Amino acid sequence: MSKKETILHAATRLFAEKGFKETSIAELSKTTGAAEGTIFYHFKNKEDIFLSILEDTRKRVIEEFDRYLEEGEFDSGLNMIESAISFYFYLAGMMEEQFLLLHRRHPHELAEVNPVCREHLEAIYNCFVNGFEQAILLGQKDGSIRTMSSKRTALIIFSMVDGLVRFKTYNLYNAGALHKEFMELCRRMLQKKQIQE
Amino acid sequence: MSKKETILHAATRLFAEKGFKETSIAELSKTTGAAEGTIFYHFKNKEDIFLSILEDTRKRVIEEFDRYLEEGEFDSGLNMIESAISFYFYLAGMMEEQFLLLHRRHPHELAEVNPVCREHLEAIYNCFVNGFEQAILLGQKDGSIRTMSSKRTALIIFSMVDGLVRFKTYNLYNAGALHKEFMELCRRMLQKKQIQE
DNA sequence: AAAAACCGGTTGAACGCTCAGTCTAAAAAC
DNA sequence: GTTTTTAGACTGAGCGTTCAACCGGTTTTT
Repeated sequence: MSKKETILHAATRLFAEKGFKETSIAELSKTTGAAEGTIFYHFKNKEDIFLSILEDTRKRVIEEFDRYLEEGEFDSGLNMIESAISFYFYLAGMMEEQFLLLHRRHPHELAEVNPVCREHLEAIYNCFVNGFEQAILLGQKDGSIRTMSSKRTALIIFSMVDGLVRFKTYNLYNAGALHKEFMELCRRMLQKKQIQE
Repeated sequence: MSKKETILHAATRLFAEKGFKETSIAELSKTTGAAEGTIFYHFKNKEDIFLSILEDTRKRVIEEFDRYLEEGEFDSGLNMIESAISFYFYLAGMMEEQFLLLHRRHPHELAEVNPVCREHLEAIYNCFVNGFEQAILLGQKDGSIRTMSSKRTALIIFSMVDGLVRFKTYNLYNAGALHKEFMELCRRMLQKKQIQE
């Protein structure tokens, strides 16, 4: 692994766990073994490191999502959105540090003044929201999902799923054990044919 | 309003909008008109200001929630949880700055090392989660809500509702218009008698 | 009644420290 | 021989916190 990559990896972890402002270049230098000068040789400033991380995250998320779409076999739209939700949970576990970073306020605040940052964030979020929407549209076509605004429902689903992941990272409660129930509740609110009890 | 209250109000806004670390005492001094020394006369340090805000927030949330419970009339558990969710949205609007603050990572990180902070946070969250759970239990008794783990469902509902509020504050999408659909989806996933379509 | 002591609140300059970023000259890696 | 990396000294700004002094009003002493 090149020195630049080493710096990027360590920065991802530090920014995710401690925050952007709370991580100093001196600390980044110490944990990577790279001199401070080396860091500024590869990146023009601290913010540039952050944007590079975001760019990598974006690439990785889209890459993983595309692979998921290729590999997956879905027998209905409802089935597809369920697996899309599961995939989100899976990815949040696989890319824990990056998701931690995305759940911080800093990227969203930066996005308000930095178009590059904004573009990365939107690309990442759109990836999931569009994925959810496609599944809903498919489900409405094949009759597994009831009729409603696909766009708005996709947004709500996304906010729900993301809310649960966030809930888990803040771990005030043990939210890890809620996955199964959560999926069941999602199914109920989406499906057309309802089980009469 | 006393100088101490002025400081507390301004700090709430600044900590919420800019973050704890990103807000300097100098800025707090300038916006309140209080000298820096005055701030440290009333609070022993910066963290003490933060904890005071959290204490006030806790009191206010519990006070408002109690009033809501007293004033409300609910004809079923399902009806009660719907109004509890609405109440959460209402309060998030009324106490926008405090909710913004609670949605930051800082209070949760502080809670991990500071028991006082932790206690405030838990009291605030328990207030809502317990409220949701009571409604679910009532609904299961009166037959409006289907049988499932009341505790876990309450947690999921909370993470969902909170996720939507958070989504709104980050405003990547226009999440304000999702309230109606969100309520409809919640009803569907909770209710016992289902509409056959 | 005048003077002195006392009080909570307030002031802003000053202190010690950390930080992002710069710079240099030399060494190592390719 | 060009690119990358090193160690560290340095700058200038910003930070939280401290502190002696000050203010206006009340109480105590003379």
